[in-house]
Amino acid sequence: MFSASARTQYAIRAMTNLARRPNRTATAAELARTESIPAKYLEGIMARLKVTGLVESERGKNGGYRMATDPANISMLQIVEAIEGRIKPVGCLEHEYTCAIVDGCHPRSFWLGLKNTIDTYLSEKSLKEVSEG
Amino acid sequence: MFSASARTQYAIRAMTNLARRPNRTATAAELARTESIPAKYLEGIMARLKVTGLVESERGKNGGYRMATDPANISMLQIVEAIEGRIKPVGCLEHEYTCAIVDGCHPRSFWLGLKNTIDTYLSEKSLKEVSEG
DNA sequence: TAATAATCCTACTATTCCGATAGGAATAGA
DNA sequence: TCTATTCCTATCGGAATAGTAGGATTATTA
Ligand code: FES
Ligand code: FES
Repeated sequence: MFSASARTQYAIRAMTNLARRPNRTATAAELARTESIPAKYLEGIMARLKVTGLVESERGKNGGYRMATDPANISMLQIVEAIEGRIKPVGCLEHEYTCAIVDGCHPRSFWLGLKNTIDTYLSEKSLKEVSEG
Repeated sequence: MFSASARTQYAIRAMTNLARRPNRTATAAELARTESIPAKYLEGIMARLKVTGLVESERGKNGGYRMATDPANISMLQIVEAIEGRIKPVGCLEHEYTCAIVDGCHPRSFWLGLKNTIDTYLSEKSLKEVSEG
């Protein structure tokens, strides 16, 4: 429970690495090598980071990825949500507004409080901080 | 990511229900019915809650489960850990002290901070609060 | 224009985990 | 002895995860 998937850990390692290369592009293969991530697997992760606008890419020779914006303006929550975008139906924690047994469910506010606590932590941490940590 | 397993949600619902029955025992079947939990599945959950000392049990006719201690003295962290006791090897978040690439891993303190944030929230919430929520 | 190096795309596999069920053994009360 | 309960072990199907394979597209460069 509350464990980060390998995919999310990889995404964060790749982003922190990229954030330390201002304005420079790095290939997926290079990021994979320096962060010990399976190269082919990372390709799919970078794709997700791109569609959410966190990174930009250049195809062809000398291509690669670069930050789309200042790491100081990217929150860790944005990265996590870029990767774990899918919403799983696990009751209290997921369905914020509607739920089958909402009326008789005492723990509901507990779950919402937990979700809020996590979201707050993640949204207050910038990629810049983490990449320098 | 950060989603609570059904097992954990069931455990918490069962515990909050039990906490509202001071000194009384309830059978697993009864808890299952009033909380819409698969009966046989709940049996296994109650077993885990027992070995960690959160509930006591009585076998045989008129048996059942009862709180082992005052709900005000049980933290939600205790319940969560009773269920999710197994430690999965997912790097930064799990291995608190030893990790393969600890030296070069910038996100490490980020992960530890997140874990600490969650643990703090859970340990400061008592079962009593949640069962009344 | 041909070779090369990169992103991008689609599909597949293998394994693990999860939620749930089945069937019964041990135990205690009536 | 009957019944109601906890307790134990085994199994199953489905979903998600981590990772691989193979190539199509695109841009640079010689
Ligand atoms: S099960 Fe829906 S709010 Fe708790
Ligand atoms: S991978 Fe181990 S501390 Fe980050």
